[in-house]
Amino acid sequence: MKKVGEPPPKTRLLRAAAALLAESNGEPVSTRQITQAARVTAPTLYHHFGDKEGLFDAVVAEGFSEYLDAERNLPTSGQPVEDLRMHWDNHVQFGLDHPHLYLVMFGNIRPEHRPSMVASAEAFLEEVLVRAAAAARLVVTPREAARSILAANIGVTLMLIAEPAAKRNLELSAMTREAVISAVATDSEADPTTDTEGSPSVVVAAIALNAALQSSHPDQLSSSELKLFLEWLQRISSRSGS
Amino acid sequence: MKKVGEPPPKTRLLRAAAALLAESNGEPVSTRQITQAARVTAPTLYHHFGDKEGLFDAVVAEGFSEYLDAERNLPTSGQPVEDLRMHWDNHVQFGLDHPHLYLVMFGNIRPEHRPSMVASAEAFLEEVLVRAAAAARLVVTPREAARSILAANIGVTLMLIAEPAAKRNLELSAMTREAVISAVATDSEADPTTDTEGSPSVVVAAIALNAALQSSHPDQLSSSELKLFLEWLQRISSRSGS
DNA sequence: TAGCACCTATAGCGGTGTTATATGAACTGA
DNA sequence: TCAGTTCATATAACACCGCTATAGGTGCTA
Repeated sequence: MKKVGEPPPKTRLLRAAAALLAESNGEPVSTRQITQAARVTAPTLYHHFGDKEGLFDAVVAEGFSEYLDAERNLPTSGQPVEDLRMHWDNHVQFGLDHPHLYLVMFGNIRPEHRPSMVASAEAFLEEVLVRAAAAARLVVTPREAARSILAANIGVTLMLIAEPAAKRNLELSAMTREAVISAVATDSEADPTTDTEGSPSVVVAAIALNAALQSSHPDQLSSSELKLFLEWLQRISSRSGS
Repeated sequence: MKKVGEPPPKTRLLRAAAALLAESNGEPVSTRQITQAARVTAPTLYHHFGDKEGLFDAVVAEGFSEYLDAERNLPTSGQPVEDLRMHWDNHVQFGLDHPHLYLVMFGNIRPEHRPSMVASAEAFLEEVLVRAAAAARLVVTPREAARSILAANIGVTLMLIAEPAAKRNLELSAMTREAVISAVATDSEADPTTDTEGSPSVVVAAIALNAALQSSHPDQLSSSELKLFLEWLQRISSRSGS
């Protein structure tokens, strides 16, 4: 007869591994510790996960999806740049809450091995940035912006994890956050290319581009292409309403 | 009789460990491999380094002093902010040259354990920034600036190491570098929205227009025209050409 | 020569990741 | 009902790992 409240060995292994990894301060955790804590013998571990590394990967993947869920469930403020700040802070907080997990997730990324999850974190951030771009707040490609922001976010979080919890200065995070955000997006007001509302002014942006093209001609377009391009730009710019 | 050109066992151990760590792609290296490669038996390792970790720490410390020496020997351009860029690039390059060493040095920093060396890297960067402050280019404390720059620098380098060498996009580095530097220092000549080359705000305007067009499609252009227009816009935005 | 640090080697201990093999449980089809 | 199959777990052992108690050179000083 089996207790009904008892999770199956597979999840018991996962939880035991996660708990032991979180407790033992970065020192290696043996499979024997894990199987003993899960009240299971060695072969069941290898039956379910194939490998010690397989088990650890599963733990990391679980932590990662926890992180992504948390990110996705953050409320949206309606102001894309403000959302960006929130996601940055959430990332840092996650790292400080699960330092060992975070070190494995972002500090140990070996080529060809782990970056698939990092890529999904990048992709999510890119979504947020696409919304910012739609509000004409972006100054570079959303993809480039996402990579840059994520890189800085990881660096800051690693640095904060590295120093003793008592002495942690979160201003490092805020400062770097503003630095990298302001280089990537123009904050709400004082921007000539945006309307008062969220709906950006295509006309203003077109005019700005038109003006910029007068002084420097890009060589990505042939002269004939450029001619037609400018004509269309002119047409867009001459539109009256918003 | 002993060969004279032969280094003593201690340095043989150090070199063998460094070489094996660099070769074997992040997978653990056993003491037996090391001692065999150094043509030495186990106890001499423990006599000289006390511990496997002691040996690895010595390797890391050596790599670290190599890094710091390289940083210190960089020429100074006389322009503090330009020096800052040079040190940033040198940091990234070091990470790409010694990826595994770098991962141990900056990706695995466990509290209470390794940050003494990170602290010295931070201190050196602070020196550079003090010179910038003396030139009245700084906007925040040199210490805060150093921490912020170093954090972003580490994050970018880790991210570049993580992706396959072929696909590495160094623009991520340049972009983040300018972001964090411009938030910390006022630069006389350079502008964060411009490349190292010369392509000015055309790109910015193109990206803004691109973003604006995502939410509202103008009716002055037919759908086929719009398609081509967007394609060109994309080409201009990607600034690869010049 | 004796004595004395220093450095290195022999041989082995306990622990680790892993697996060949076997046992049990649950479900299937006849 | 029961043989057959599949899945899940256990027993016991292997080869390797980090590490060390002990002992043996080696070169120096006296």
